[in-house]
Amino acid sequence: MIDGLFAQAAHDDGREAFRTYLRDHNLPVTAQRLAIADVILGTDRHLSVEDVAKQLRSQGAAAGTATVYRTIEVLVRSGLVVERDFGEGFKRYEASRGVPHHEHLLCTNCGKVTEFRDERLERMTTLLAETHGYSRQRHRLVIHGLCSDCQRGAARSGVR
Amino acid sequence: MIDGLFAQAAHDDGREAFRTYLRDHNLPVTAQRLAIADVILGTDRHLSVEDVAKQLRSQGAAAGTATVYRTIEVLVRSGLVVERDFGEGFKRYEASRGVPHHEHLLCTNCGKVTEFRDERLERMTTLLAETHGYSRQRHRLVIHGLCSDCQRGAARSGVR
DNA sequence: GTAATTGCAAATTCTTTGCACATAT
DNA sequence: ATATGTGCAAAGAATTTGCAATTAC
Repeated sequence: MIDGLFAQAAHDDGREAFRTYLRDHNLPVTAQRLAIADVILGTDRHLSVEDVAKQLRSQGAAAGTATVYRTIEVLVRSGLVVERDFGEGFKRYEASRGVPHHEHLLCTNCGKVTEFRDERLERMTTLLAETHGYSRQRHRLVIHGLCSDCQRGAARSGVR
Repeated sequence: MIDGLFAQAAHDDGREAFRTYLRDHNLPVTAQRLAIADVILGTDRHLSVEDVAKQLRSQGAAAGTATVYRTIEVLVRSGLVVERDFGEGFKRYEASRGVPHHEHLLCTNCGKVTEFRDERLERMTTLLAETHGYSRQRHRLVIHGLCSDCQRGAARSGVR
């Protein structure tokens, strides 16, 4: 991950930021919305909707699937959460933590996700786009490979 | 695209290569398989399953959806076709034409796809993976932006 | 009180699968 | 002949939507 401490700090006001966002947009602050925001903003992992629902259940704060989807939509619109698609057939959601754009490494064995940032890459993609007549808006890079644990042979199935 | 002429040449033996692949694997050569292969191997576009089906219909050579999916699976296994996921909610398929790994530019307005190759990027991703303890297997880069046509304002909806 | 949210179930979209019938070798 | 493919329709998985009951403000 990029900055664990920052992530923690972001969590604590993440909830506040979301309350503020909801008020500013005249959207009701409901228990479900806060619980869902807590789950996503409180981790630096990249959660699927299923992951979020599971987490909620284990906290005794379950919310209907539709509500999870709808709340995530609000969180993404608020800018507090970013949607990711690693080509797994479903989306993942990540707290943005005010952290700027970054890339992802995805372990093909255990599914672990590691983030990193690289300025050169930013510049390069802008340049590459221009070279081909495009004006760059954003880019997505995912490097697939084996994480250090999985290289050591032990094919455990881990958490993302 | 990377090499239009090469793409054309690849098309003509693409069909032959697929026949050979089928024979070598004791798989029946059917009219549907050849028609589907023709559609995908005969273009340098990145087709969705829907695109393939539509194209078949317009040729009066329609095949059932299941057959399209199953044939594409064979084409991918044969190495003649590569599966792509640009995060649109469905997959696209591209003739591999013997062309090595390359990146994609995707126009966010008209959906046009442009390919390009960049050696530095290859090396960079390997290095970046290593830096974070991963052994790189492959990577996916998609740059989203506006193609030259769409930058000129005319928001036509084009073909991929 | 009233407008917005919630949750359930039905609907959608992409893809896969089961099975009777058709076809390649 | 016989194994394999084909097409249809049903099944699945992720996500969206309609609507009556519920809750925030």
